[in-house]
Amino acid sequence: MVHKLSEGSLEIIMNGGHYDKPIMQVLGSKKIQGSGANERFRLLVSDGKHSHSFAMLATQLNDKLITGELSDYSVVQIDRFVTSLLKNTGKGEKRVMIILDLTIVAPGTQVGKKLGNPQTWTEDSAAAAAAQPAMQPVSRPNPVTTFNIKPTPNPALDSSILSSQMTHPIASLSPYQNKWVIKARVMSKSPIRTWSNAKGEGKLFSMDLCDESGEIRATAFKNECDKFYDIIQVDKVYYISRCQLKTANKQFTNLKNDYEMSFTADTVVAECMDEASSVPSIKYEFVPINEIANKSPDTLLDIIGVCKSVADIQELTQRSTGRLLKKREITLVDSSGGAVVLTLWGSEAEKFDGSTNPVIAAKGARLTEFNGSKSLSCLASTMLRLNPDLPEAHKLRGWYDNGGANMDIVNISARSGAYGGGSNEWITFAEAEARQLGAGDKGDYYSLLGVLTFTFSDNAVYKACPQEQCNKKLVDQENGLYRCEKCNREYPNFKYRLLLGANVSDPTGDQRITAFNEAAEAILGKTSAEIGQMFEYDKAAYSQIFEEVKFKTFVFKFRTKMETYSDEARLKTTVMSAQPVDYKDANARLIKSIKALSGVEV
DNA sequence: CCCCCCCC
Repeated sequence: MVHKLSEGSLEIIMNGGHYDKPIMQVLGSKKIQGSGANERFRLLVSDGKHSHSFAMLATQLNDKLITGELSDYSVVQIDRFVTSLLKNTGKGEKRVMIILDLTIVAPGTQVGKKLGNPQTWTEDSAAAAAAQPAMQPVSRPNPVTTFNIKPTPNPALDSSILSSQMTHPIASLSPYQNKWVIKARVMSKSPIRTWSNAKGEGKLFSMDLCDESGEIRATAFKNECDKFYDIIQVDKVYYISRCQLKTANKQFTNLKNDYEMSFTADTVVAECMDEASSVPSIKYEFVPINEIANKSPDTLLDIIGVCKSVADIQELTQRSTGRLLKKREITLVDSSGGAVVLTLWGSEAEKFDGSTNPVIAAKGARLTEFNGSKSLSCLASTMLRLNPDLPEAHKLRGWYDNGGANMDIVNISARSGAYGGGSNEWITFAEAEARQLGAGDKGDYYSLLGVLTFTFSDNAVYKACPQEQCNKKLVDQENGLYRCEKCNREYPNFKYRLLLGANVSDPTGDQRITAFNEAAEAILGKTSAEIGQMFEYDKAAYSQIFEEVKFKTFVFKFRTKMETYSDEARLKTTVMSAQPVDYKDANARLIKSIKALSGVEV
């Protein structure tokens, strides 16, 4: 099969002209910056006559490269692109082409070779061509003259320039180039926040902007905060110019951009009244709910689902500041068969109404893991939309209202349910062994009704670092001070903590277990402080505690994981919680399992 | 120049 490239199209494009849907060949690709969600790739493309390596792939097309779909020698139709003039230090200016959309006409594996004999395109070759017009057969009007308008050295950025067509794609912004105008839609805007720290104080608000090439966060501080807060409105489109670009701290945003920008005293903003529809609204990369369990904790995810259930508001006290917090957990489902809990905070929690089972889209929700189950939590920066006008949302609505509501779902946020989806099912040690729980990398969680057959009272209580999050065992300096190796400092005080080793048996087997502070307190029925006092002043009472608890029955929740100690692999099983038996519940479980085993109604 | 984002 012969593939025809759009010979000469590159020259037109690189001179600032337009060429409709050129066919080009990809000759190579190179990662130029970032990693993960912030990767950006440069392509070496050829139109058969020229080749050049200043084509950038818009980030939403990265997958085509990463998956290998867009391999070298692929012939592609470039459906949409924009170009941007970059002012370089020293070497004048360079135009880059940003590919926004492409269709693979023939995969590289099929083409297998370079087509034609393309010469490297340079600004010089363009100049040479312009100097020798007689050598160039002019078969069509040269669009260069109409488009290749060089920005004036010092453009007065009045509204006429702001509203001109000469806008730059967000993807092309960098700290190395400061003459630009973007035309961007405001995806979200934060409330005004004040801060006060060692470096000073102030106020700010931030907004997330997007155009078809990409997205970027912008922040307005102090004067600019006051000046622009009311002007900037979510979902509107603005021309924005003269902001300061700097490297983004990816810890705090999941926008696909290596940079973020700050408004300055020179920043110009003008609302765009026309063509607003050509600027896309929020870009999502939705993760199907059943795939959330495979993602790492503390990452930011985009998710869409139908709100299947809503819990009551809960009030709690933030441990570090004593602040009163309000939260609400809502459960989202999608057609993947998964369910996940999304936690809303503050006023978002208070005003939330899930009574109509709305579709919820969240951009940048934080994945958290607690006791082995994963859930999502909204941050201040999370963009939450109810019943958004998105294809995915309409699809979900249709699915949910036509049977999806009754579909069997696996709730990945169920507590202690890492196996088989059963949330609080009790299993036996024999079953835990048969299922090879603990063999994986991540550890497994299960519940079991068991008897405490032995407790190790030696070293069960220790003097721990008084710091809130530390808990490291202190070294007694014998001078009234205690040293924490982790904090690398000495303290006059300490707190008692428990670390209880014990054996648990059930009718099918037994297991050596470890219970840390809170779980050990639940088992021993005393606080760590009380037990510490006994250890110090009343050894008999101390020993008695550990004797009394022997042969008590508990409902345990365990986490188990195979670990290797000096070449010997053995299960490390820790107690997540230990509760006294609720016999009504225990009987119901027993009856259920008798029915299941015998097939007989009891 | 912020960057806290909570709790079981």
